[in-house]
Amino acid sequence: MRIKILIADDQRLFRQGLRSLLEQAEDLEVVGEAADGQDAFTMVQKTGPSIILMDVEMPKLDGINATRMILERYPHIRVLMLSVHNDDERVVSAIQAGAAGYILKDADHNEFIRIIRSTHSGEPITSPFLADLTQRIQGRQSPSRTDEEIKREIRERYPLTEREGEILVHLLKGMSNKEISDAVCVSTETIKSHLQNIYKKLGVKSRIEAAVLFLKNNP
Amino acid sequence: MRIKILIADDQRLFRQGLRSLLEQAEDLEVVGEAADGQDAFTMVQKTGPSIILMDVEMPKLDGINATRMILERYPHIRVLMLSVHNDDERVVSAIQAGAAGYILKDADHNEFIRIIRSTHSGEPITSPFLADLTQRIQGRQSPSRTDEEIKREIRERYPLTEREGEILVHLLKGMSNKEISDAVCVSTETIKSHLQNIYKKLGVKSRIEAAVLFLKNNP
DNA sequence: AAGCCGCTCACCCGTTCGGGGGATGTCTTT
DNA sequence: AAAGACATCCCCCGAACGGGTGAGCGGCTT
Repeated sequence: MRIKILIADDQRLFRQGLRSLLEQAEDLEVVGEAADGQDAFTMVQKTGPSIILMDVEMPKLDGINATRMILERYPHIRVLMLSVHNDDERVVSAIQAGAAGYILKDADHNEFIRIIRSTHSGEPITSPFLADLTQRIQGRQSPSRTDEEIKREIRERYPLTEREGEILVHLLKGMSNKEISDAVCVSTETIKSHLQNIYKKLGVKSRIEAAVLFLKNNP
Repeated sequence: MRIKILIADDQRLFRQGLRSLLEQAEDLEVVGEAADGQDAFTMVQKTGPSIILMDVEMPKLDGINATRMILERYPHIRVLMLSVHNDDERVVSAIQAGAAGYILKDADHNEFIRIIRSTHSGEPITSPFLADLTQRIQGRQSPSRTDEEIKREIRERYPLTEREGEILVHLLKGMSNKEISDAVCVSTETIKSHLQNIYKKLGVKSRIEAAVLFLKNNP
């Protein structure tokens, strides 16, 4: 299985040059190109890459924000930021956005491919001088609570039954009744019943009000 | 205009005694009674009191959590907690939940009515020894950002237009398309159009997914 | 002048959601 | 044994929502 790569850069020539460069390596596969950040975001959904080479400077949506948006939804993807400038502030922003590395565009292509491979195999970060920074960033990341923890917190704050709490957890992920019913293996009618009770207990009129009520009071 | 009061206590006799006591004062009006916390919550919606006398010890949903739930949705209501115990921990919990005061059940009824009046007229807190605690609690309350601030933050993080950001702000309050269209004075069809664009840009399929995406990354 | 973008609105269509009612079975509490 | 809470499921209905398409208009850029 080759490493699936998405290239995001506003210069067509750079993209194509990079593509031909990378495809000389048998274990690399360029599955798509994007001309701007917004484009990159949609291409991720279509092509499902495991590595994204993302230019920092792009129209519409810059590489930093595109990276953040993509990682919000696909945390498993590793993003390597590319730039012509070695701007400290931007490097920090890139790491904060969750990038796996920051590479200058005048890097040697062999070194470049090596970085891609090591990033894909799980190397923590490609810039040695960023080690401590990464540590600090990761340190202040939210602990990403489990469903069980969230459910416990819900049932602490609201008089919900076991099942109702479980269903509210799923609702808080943005799931539809159908998706929830599949997840907990009951009929959608049952989900509807539980939701009716939840709405009454919480004093809300819709799923989105319930979600807002809980999330706005929970970091 | 008399002060509208809701009494929440699980003992019917206590409620009725308190009611007759309070209604001897011409400026007080008991608009409802509730037998438990859940009941109190629903009665608030029905009767719209400005003061709630809330017993701490109640079945189903205790007074602390009922207070928190009610104040989440009706921050203008002032809740006076009643209890037979002068338990420090519970007093703190009550204040944290947002109660305006904590009164022991063996208080003198004249003093009691005086407290109700002064609470209604906006006195900060009825227990002098709680002044600093209240300060601290209020100090760590979320600053309650304005719509404009939230919109700015949204547009920093996502490539949305002015209008789209504005609409997303309303969506994040749990408003329906109709409510949003009324708020910004355009057709619901226009709101739908904007939402379609927002969904595409954020890569989500529904309003609730959009809300969750934003709120889960925002304290 | 032509083109793009943002904002507006409309129509149609299928799905989902919320609200109401009722029904069953289990388990615990009284 | 009776009562209540809980979980499950069903039916019906109207409203809301999401998806697609199209279209007009003002402003800005080229």
